Amino acid sequence: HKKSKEKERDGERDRSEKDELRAKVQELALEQSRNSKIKRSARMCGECEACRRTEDCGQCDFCRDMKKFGGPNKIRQKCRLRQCQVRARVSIGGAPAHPASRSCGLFPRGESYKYFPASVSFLSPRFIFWVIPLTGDRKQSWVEGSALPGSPPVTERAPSPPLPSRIYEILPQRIQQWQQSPCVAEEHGKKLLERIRREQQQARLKLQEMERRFHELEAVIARAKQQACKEDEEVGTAPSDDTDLQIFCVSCGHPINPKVALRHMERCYAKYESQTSFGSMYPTRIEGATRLFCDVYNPQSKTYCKRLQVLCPEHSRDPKVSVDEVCGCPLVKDVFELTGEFCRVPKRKCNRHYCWEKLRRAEVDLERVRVVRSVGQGAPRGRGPAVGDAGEEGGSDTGPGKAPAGSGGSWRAGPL
DNA sequence: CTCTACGAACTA
DNA sequence: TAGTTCGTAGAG
Repeated sequence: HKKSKEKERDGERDRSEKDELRAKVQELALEQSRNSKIKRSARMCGECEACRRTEDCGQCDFCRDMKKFGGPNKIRQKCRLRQCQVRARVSIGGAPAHPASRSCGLFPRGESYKYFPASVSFLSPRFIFWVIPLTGDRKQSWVEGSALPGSPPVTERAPSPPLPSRIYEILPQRIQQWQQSPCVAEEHGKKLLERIRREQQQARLKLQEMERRFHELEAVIARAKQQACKEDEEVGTAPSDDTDLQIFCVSCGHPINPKVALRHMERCYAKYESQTSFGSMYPTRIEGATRLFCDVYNPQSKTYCKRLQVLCPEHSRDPKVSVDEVCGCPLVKDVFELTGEFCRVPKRKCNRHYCWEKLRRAEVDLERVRVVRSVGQGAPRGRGPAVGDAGEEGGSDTGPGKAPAGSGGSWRAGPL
């Protein structure tokens, strides 16, 4: 009984051992059959996607060379999609792999350098990340892949990570480096921009100041108009009255009576000036500036007048002076110092302050134009606002220098 | 250095 | 024996 029990136990053990052995054999056979499907070789790891692939793509250059795809059979290489990714880079016994099968690891085989010339490496730091890994890897793969004389042949080496992971590995670091390195041009640009903004701010302040002066002048003129005429007041004479010099008109060149010199020259100038046009193709657009350029449109020449509005004899006439109107020019002592009094000679009779409002306004407006120009809101080019091109955007003007002889294209807005 | 072309080994 | 594909020479 005992013996039979032992026999049974032995039999069970045998059976389990046999089962185990059988399973192992089966497994081995399975693996063998699996291995027999995909053969390993110097060029095939037998495990990658390319190795498992059994059909040619029929579209790559190597396939198109094949006779079965109607090719001339000159290149005689395996379909690109079937070239092993792992072993393509490995060489045996110092013999490098087929150039068409070598890969730098960053670009697809056969498309390595021709589209990415190494010359870009020194163009800019921004491009380096394209090139450094490429060059470095290429050298590395060549050295490691080739067996040196006397050393055992290299049979295999760890494959480089595939393209996407290499880019993810390299790119963030490079981008960080790039972001950390200061850009010289950017720094210069920032400084320049700061300077320009400062200058603009100063110019804006000055423009505000000029606008204030503009309104001040208008207030003075308005106050002056309220003065009562004094008939007994001495009729003003021209400033040159007290000299023996003979006066010649700057416009016509004729000798003129000093008493009416200002009156004559103003009218003479207006006569010549109105014969000429100074225009631009564009109207003036200046923020916050009241009454600056004439800007009357001439449909014939399709231009806008670019004289100061207050000085444009072509498009505006001096207002008719009524009999009871007072001159009203603020009187000064020692040339500049205001006395607080006004000239109370009837406007029609005053020779000393002829057109004083117009010239004062022109003086202020001229200063405003200069400020506007420095702010950069449409800058008139040329000698002055009367001949320039305020607010122009790329258009051509009729140009300076068209003033008649004698007038010299001058614009009188000097101190009174 | 890349690419093309081709001899030749290998395989079915 | 035809088809496949590896390794290399040589042109550019």
